Amino acid sequence: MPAASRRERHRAQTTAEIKATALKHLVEEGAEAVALRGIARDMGMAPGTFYSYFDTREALLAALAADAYRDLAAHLREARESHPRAEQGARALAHGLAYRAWALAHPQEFRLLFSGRGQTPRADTADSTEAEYELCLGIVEIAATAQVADTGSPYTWTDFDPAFTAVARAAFPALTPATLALSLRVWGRMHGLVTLEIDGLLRPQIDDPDRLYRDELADLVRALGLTERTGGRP
Amino acid sequence: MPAASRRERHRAQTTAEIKATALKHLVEEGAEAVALRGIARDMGMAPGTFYSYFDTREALLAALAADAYRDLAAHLREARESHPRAEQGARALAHGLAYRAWALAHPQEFRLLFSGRGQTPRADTADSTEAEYELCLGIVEIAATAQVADTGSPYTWTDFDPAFTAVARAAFPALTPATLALSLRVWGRMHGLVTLEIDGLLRPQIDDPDRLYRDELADLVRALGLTERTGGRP
DNA sequence: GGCAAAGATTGAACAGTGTTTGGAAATTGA
DNA sequence: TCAATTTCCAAACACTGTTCAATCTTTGCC
Repeated sequence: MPAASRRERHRAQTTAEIKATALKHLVEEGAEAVALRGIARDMGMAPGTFYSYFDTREALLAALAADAYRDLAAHLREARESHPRAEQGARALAHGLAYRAWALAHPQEFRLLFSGRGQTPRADTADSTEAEYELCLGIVEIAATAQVADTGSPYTWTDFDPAFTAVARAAFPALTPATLALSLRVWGRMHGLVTLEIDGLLRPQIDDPDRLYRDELADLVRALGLTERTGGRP
Repeated sequence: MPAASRRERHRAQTTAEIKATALKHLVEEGAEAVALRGIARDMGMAPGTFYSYFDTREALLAALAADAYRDLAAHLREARESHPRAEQGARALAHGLAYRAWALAHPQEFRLLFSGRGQTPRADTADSTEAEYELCLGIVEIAATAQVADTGSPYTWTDFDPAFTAVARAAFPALTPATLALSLRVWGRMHGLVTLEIDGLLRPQIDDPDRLYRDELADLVRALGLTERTGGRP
């Protein structure tokens, strides 16, 4: 492969700088404060120059969201893999705790990913969906090892998005539609308390959401039939 | 009480008209499309006139949010009370289903209530917190009648907001800190899947979130020890 | 090296936005 | 009727995202 030309390198560098200053504004003042002109001002460039690098402000936010998605997925995978594959309860617990920990450490990015993204039908960047899939696959792994009786409704592969099921079945050959549905429910259960807390609806009423979330996670792991032997009982 | 003066009536009417057109813009195009000047244009008034009725745009959105909160709380209460007090499983199920149904019927209002409201420390209007309390109390009622062994962590009244616990204990004298914590967990469990769906993160992967949510609710009711006898088994 | 083509950058402009302000008009209580 | 309070308008200010023609800079090629 030929080395990138001078212009391409400069372009990549400027793109990175735009994303970096935009990210700074994002984490400090929220998504609404990510202003084109503010970024241009910080970088000492004319406002119009921005459009040589991103089609629109929304595209920049989508790029930031894709990065955040990747970062979150990496953190969750890291948390799971900090326990051996045999101890699935501990892996599930670590995943759940890492989900909240990342959200608390990056509240604005968490909001960018999960709040208000629904009205615009979400820019389907290739690597955006890729990161989204990896995040889902993490929960699929948890659900796949769960020991639960089939829960009520029967599911078929046709109930799910073909592209997603293809990726999921490739990663977990023994997967069934029921456990795929279960994985989405597990995600929802982890997401609920975390998003309530991030959106400020838990804190006013309870002082320590940490214990609340830990209780919920413990109940979840128990309900999934995953004995959590985090301690040293042999 | 003296009848409202002519001016007061006119003021109330104009305030209502502002809120009405703002609500129209909200449900049709989302919260970001609620523009002062657009409202003024629709009503045929100068932009500055708006500030005789609301201090700021944010105050208008807060008022809209308070109304939405009241509407949601009313719907949930109505759903619960459609079943006799003895059948707590059915009441819990109805509450959960109504939560999602309202969100699907009013997605923009749901987003206004629960998304992005966290960064600004929320305008604490008196009736806003009142409606918020009523919503919480509905879940407290569910948790209060649950038949579950105490879940792990011990809780004290000091773990919660005094104002909130006062209202909750007034409504349910036999309440314990543990069940108050449980009620927040129940809320989180209902909220998770619903907010994921509203934010468009469920739909791309599963076709019918309805069944998924029903399964989750059934599992929740079962876990709470509330036998759901919705059918006609005598 | 010189040169046309492509790309990056500029600064001004356009159409929006929320908000402030001074003064005119209207409504009020006395 | 009169003064005081409140509503309303029009214009302005300081922003925002986006577009556009005109420059300056780099690139590939002869």
